[in-house]
Amino acid sequence: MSVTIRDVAKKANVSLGTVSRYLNGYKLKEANRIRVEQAIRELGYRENLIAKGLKTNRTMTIGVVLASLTDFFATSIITAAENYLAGENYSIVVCDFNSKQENLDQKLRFLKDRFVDGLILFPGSCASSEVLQEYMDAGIPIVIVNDDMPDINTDKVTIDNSNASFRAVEYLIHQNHRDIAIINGDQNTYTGRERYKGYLEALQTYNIEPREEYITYGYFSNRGGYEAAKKLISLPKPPTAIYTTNYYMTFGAIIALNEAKIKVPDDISFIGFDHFELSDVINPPLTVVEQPTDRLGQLAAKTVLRRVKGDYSDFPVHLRVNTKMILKDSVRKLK
Amino acid sequence: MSVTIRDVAKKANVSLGTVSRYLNGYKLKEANRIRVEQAIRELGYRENLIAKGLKTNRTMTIGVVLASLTDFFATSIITAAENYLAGENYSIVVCDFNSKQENLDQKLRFLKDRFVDGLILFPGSCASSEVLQEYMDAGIPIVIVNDDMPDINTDKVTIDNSNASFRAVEYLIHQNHRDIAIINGDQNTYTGRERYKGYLEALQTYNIEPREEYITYGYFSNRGGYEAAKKLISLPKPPTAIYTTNYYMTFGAIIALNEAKIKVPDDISFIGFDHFELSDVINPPLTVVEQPTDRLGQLAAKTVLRRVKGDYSDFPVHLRVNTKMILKDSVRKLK
DNA sequence: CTGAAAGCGCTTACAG
DNA sequence: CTGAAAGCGCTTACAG
Repeated sequence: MSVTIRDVAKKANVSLGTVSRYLNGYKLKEANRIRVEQAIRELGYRENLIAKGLKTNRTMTIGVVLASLTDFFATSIITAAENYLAGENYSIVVCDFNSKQENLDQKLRFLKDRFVDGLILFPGSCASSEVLQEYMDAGIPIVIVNDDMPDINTDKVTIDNSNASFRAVEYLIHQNHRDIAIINGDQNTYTGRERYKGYLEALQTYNIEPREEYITYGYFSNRGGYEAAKKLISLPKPPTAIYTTNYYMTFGAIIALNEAKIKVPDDISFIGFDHFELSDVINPPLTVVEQPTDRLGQLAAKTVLRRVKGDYSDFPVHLRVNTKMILKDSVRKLK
Repeated sequence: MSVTIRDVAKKANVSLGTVSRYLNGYKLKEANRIRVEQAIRELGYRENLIAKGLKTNRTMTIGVVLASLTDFFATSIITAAENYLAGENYSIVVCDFNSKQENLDQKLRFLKDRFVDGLILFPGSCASSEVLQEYMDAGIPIVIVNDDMPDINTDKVTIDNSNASFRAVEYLIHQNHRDIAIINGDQNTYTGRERYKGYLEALQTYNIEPREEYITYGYFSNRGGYEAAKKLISLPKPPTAIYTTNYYMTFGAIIALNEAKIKVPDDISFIGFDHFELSDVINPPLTVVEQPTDRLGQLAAKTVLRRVKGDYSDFPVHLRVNTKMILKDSVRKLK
């Protein structure tokens, strides 16, 4: 329908192989180059990636698979990945598997049938899939974001989950808190377990006995964070500080505290997780652990592209990006 | 690399045209059909959509372009669209243009170069793009979600924006409220203007003079909603009810009320916009206008696919989906 | 209903 | 450095 390499060749008086070579960065004789460039310009030629893909087995496409497209954290990362990839002329094909294992398998196959050149996977609470092995066998690189999936030997990009918790709790300890509660995520997930682990390690390092009633579970949801915080503040001996381990639970917990008219940090100190617009709207602004979503997204994209291009030098690599604590006013120093 | 139609043909002892026809739903002689089916099964043949696309000019791909991938409302809709499309064997290629006009143009061109079969566009506050005309000229259908874009003659899917506001405000009026404030979105956007319009119309219909100080702007953001609510409650004569016009402003406003220890609905009544998990966590649960994101997503997907398949019978159509009010406990009936 | 053949828009050894 | 040609995996008139 539109203008092809053949039209360009004719106009430039060269063979279509020559045009193709020009397009792929080979050197042409000066005179030819000029004529080809001119023909391309005059005809408004645009490459047909589909046709190219048929020969090269490249679709210039990266699959992105995640549990839920409405997850703020994941979409923040995907935004950064998409931008990086678009700059490299790769597009992303996105599939949401609604946190269901059978959907995950199906969507992975769906993408494989579309010949994605690589895969960025947010497994969430889902286990590995046999389809992933098919990817590996087919030489399609996979980068897993924020999960471990021990049974699949591939690249991973995560934050320093356990260390992030360690440092947040340590900070509270340095402010002389001893009664520190945690609102945990789902322990079926890697991040849930790791963030809990860092909490325990910090307490242990400072010789603080963990108290069972301070260890609560909000399952990474708003409602869960809300319920957990309510439970904590109604304890006979409530904690002096609460540490929440993701965005959604942070806001659920804050709403619970607000409702109960518990003042932060006067009555209770608070460290949240993830730094987004709302963190600064809340009064007082929250001290939080910030995840570098931009870097995570870029790293995931860069890594998958390196593999696509055949660079397996450091395979498999686990890239662990440090979180940053943003100190605001939600933690009080105890005497 | 993998098994092709040719392998199947050889195994089934038919020509590859026959296999192709079988794959495309043509009738074969019984005996041939059986042998082809068996060969496909035994070889584990899978269609090569790329090769197919080269001939048919179909990529089985729908472009999705939006201002921000972290927008909860948009991603809720996209989730529904993606699921519907995947069921029809279409995948979505997603581009985020970060609310910047120049990025919009670029991403639209990017997708066009990838031969998307159709486009679902969330323009946000961005104006039309000349690239859209190129889509139209190329016969690539466009469905615009929640915007009008008067200068581009294509299908649109929106909610009943102004009517949604009308009914929310009417409800407050029926509860004997007269001093009703609105926290408006960005008036550069279609939804912002429409939702404001419905507010004014409701007041007018019930002969209530709008009061300038009750008309505030939160620009669709958390922080904006927070600031606007703070302003409203510090008015010499605060409103008896507040109506917010999107999700983010709703939560910003609630946080402001909580902080100021203003009780909902005792001190002030409240109607929010969008029904998501947090709406029920908040105490009291909020009365809200719920947008049918699932239906919007499905409708957008169905409409674009109908066009892709050549059904332009009702073109251009503006599908307006009704919102539903969810009555909870955040509105008090005045005497 | 089916086979043989041309062709979709490219890439890439091969030979010069 | 370049042309001619084969081929990537399909579809689809054409003729039978």
